[in-house]
Amino acid sequence: MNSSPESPEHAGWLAEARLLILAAQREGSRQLGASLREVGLTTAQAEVLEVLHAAGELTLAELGRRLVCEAGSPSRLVDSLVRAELVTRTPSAQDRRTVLLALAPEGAARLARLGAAGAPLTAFMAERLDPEQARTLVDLLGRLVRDTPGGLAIARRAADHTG
Amino acid sequence: MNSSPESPEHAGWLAEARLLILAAQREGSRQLGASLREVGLTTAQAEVLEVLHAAGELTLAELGRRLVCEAGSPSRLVDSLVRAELVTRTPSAQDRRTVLLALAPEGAARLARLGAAGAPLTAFMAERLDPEQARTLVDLLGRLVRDTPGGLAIARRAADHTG
DNA sequence: GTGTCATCGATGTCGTGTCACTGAATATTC
DNA sequence: GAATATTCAGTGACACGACATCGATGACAC
Repeated sequence: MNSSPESPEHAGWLAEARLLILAAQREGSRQLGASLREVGLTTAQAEVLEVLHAAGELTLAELGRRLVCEAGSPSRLVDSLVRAELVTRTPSAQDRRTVLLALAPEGAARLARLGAAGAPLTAFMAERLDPEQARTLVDLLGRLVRDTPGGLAIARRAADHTG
Repeated sequence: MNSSPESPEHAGWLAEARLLILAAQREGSRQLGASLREVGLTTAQAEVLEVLHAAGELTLAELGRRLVCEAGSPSRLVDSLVRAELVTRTPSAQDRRTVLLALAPEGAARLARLGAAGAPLTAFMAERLDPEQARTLVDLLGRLVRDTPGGLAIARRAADHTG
């Protein structure tokens, strides 16, 4: 199946990489979560607002395919944003199975404060990785998640910006 | 505060790195979780068993300082393992605030099956990262989490093996 | 058209993960 | 040694995150 000889060192580094990925995700989530708490949002909620801002109107399933934070359909996550009046949810006329999600005015206003909330984490990362290291990290992680749900979600979001 | 000029490209790569770290963590967790389900364990439970195997007897707080998966004191996580009779929990005589945790015989037996459960994810990663890339990734992520709770946890676990 | 299948959004369930807090036990300071 | 501070394990509360399932709706083959 796999061509490589699978040296013990290779497996060991991969195992350590798995732990480090977990540690990095937790640390980033804690830091960003602390900043977002002052804005009244969770990291998952912030991701939804960012995606809706970049992509415009989306069905729930299309939103789900752009979210890294959740695999299934993010009904309950969106619920919390609709309840907070940051997102509007209207039934679609074309396909009565679907609902159309869009940023509410208050959601757009809240979004403006997200950039500032992300600054401390970006500064923290910038102290530890210079631009070339950041680019290398993006390349390596991109290989790791290519053609996985999360990797595809990031690709779709990139297409939202360029397209 | 920070010396770097903080170019927009740098910030952009760091933001993408954050998303990729999240995607990689989720994908790894899903794959490993699927394998572990057949063993009757969750990823967090497996991490506890591995730490207890490497470190021997630990108090709850010492265990928590070696876990990447949880920041606080993992009382409830350990509860599930004690209920499954994979871990023993006995009050300490020296310090009556603490409890001493150790692998139960069944926990050691279950641990033997964890290596096989991790193989599919390791193979998946090995297809995407060669040894040098894996080492580079470990180095970059190590910089990112140095002196954070998760990074310190990984360092303590490494010391358990060498010491 | 009709039967079959796929997709949609919602929901139930379970296991975390984080924070805040509690009461007990121990360290520390003076 | 007494007052204070710290550490420990546990718990309540809340929001995920993953999986399974459901009923409704649409797509498709024939």
